[in-house]
Amino acid sequence: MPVKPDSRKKRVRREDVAREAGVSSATVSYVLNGTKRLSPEVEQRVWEATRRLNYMPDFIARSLAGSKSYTLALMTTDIANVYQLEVIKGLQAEALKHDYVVLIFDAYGDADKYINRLIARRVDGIFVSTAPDFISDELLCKLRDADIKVLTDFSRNSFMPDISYMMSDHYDGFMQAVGHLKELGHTHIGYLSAFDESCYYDVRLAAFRIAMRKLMNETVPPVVCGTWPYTTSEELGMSLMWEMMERYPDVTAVIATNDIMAIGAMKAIREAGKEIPLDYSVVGIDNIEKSATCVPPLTTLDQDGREYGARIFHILYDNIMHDTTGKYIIPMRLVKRESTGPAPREREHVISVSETVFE
Amino acid sequence: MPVKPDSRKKRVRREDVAREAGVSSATVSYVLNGTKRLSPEVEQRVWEATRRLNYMPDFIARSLAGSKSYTLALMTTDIANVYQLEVIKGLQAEALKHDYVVLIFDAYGDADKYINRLIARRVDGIFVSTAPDFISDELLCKLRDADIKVLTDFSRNSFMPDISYMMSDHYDGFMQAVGHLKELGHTHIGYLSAFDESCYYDVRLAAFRIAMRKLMNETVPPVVCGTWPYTTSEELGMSLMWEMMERYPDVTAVIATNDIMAIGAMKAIREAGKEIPLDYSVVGIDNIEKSATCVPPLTTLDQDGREYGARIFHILYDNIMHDTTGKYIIPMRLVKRESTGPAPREREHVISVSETVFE
DNA sequence: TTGTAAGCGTTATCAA
DNA sequence: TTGATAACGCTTACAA
Repeated sequence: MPVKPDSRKKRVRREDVAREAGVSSATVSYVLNGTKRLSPEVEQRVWEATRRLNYMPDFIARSLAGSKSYTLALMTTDIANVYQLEVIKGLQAEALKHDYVVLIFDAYGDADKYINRLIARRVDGIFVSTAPDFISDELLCKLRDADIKVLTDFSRNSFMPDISYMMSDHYDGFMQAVGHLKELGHTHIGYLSAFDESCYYDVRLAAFRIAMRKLMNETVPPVVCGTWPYTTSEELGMSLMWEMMERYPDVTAVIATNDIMAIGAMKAIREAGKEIPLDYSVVGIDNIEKSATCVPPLTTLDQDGREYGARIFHILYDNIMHDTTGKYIIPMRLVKRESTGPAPREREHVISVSETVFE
Repeated sequence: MPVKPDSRKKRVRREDVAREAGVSSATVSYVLNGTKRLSPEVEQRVWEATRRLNYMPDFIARSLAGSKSYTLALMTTDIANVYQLEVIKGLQAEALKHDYVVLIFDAYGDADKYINRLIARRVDGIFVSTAPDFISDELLCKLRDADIKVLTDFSRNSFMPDISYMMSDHYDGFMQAVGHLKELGHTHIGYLSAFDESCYYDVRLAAFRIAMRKLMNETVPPVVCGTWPYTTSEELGMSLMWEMMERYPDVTAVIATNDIMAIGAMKAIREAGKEIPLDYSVVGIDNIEKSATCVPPLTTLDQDGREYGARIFHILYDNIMHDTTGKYIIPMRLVKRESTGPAPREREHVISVSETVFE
């Protein structure tokens, strides 16, 4: 008999399904979770009863009995960042597919308190995308010791035992970016960094330097930096680009910390009366949506946000299921668009003239 | 004896605290939850033991035993919208203060599935900020019937029994906005709407019409609209403003669905070679951060996002604690900035000239 | 192949 | 003022 399930206050319990199907309540569990194979006939009966009663297992009870809470957490310092938002969406979507749910936190404020909350709620895994300034390594260990799988990002480069990290292959990525510019004939390539020298966890600047040394044989390439607290914005991209143009007039191509900064840099270049890619080539990182539609479309190191988010889920999921941890390298791919082009031939000339004038 | 709490795999349980304090485990519960007052001496002992063992009650067990999950959910269609993001942050922050956690969902895709997830997880309350196109009224009732407190927004104006809604006082807000423009001498005021006439749940357009009738004695004021699916963007603001300028050359002041649209409108006005507020006055809604810093600073109907988010929490919290529902009206306040000014005197003239030319 | 029953860590009811 | 003890709804040995 199809029992009306919507009579307020009464949840359908597993036992109800068992009764409806004429089996024991454990059998229902086995069938629904696929823990044991039973006779097809019984399985059929259980599934039908489940449908008829519109039964849905209670996750809270399930969590208490089992060891998993089917809950993940993500901690970041800028939810508002478009790229992060894509990552979040990707993670969410993938999690939902697997009956997981994800708690999103702004890591500002009292991180210690959040951490305790997560432990109390027995979160299964957590992805931390913040600098150690916001969530210390110690806190990460606390999480780990509470049996929560922890996954970190390039946003901190501290490698701790039994804590997973995933890292885009920035070394390879910068090799691609610098290589691309070299092929186009650029000899003076600069980097706009959101982070300064004292930021020990930034890998991008280091990767840039390595690529420049290997490919251009240059040990002290032109770099301009932001300062603590490190945040990226078009405004910062603009001001750093202005600084770059003033301090390093030879530079004909720049790579920026991310697309947002690169878009800001392009604005500054135009404000200076220069053209892209005629006078300056610009490369970003992330491949956010806007990069394909801005003018000119931005050449960038791709790391599709949604996909990255989905990857986060799978790493954490795998870590939880198999009780392991690991180090994961994610490949990057250079997407060539119209913000990069052949190095200007005349630049050398113009520069030397003005230099002469001022000397 | 201070027991090391970080010995992997072993959670501190309430019983451990009881033993440590030399009381029964129920006593611990009473003290920690303040359910009953006990002798100060005993309370003291319990608190100390709690500290020493670094005990933290398990939320999952607590949820199973009690009726609350200490979890809220929020469903929206555009997480990426800056204003929504502020609201989310405000809600989060307030929730965290009260030991609540909030699940954030993008309502795209299979809403029905999400809803079931929320029921299975026994979420205590949910704030729904989407048009009925994405989450039907029926689904809302399903939630309600599963004993989840539901709170909706102006984003749908369907009023259902035992479902709370909160609504900014748009009628009063538009009275303020139109009144302000009237005082400045504007006689032709237009509205840029993200929603069209067929969008039955939009209250802003209706509020605009009422204010225009009451204050300006105008029954068919100039309105240009977006189309389904309704989303707001600077681009839309721009194109609607262009349309407004073409179709209604008399208009000297516009109000837009929100600040983002208003900022787009200002761009269009400048592209048309006009000045703000000399030629056009512009009013937005929301008072997002950018509105204070854009050029010129935008006059707007304030509804501080963070505060709005905090309000959402308190309504839901109150509904949960006292098992009630209600209708909540949130006041709006006009923030006067430099995007509005006296109506241009010469407009009438210029227009008639061009009209003469074309006729 | 199926059913029984012992947890999981709380809250809450009722005696003591 | 305290302390047992029965739910809460599920998972999972282990027994049948």
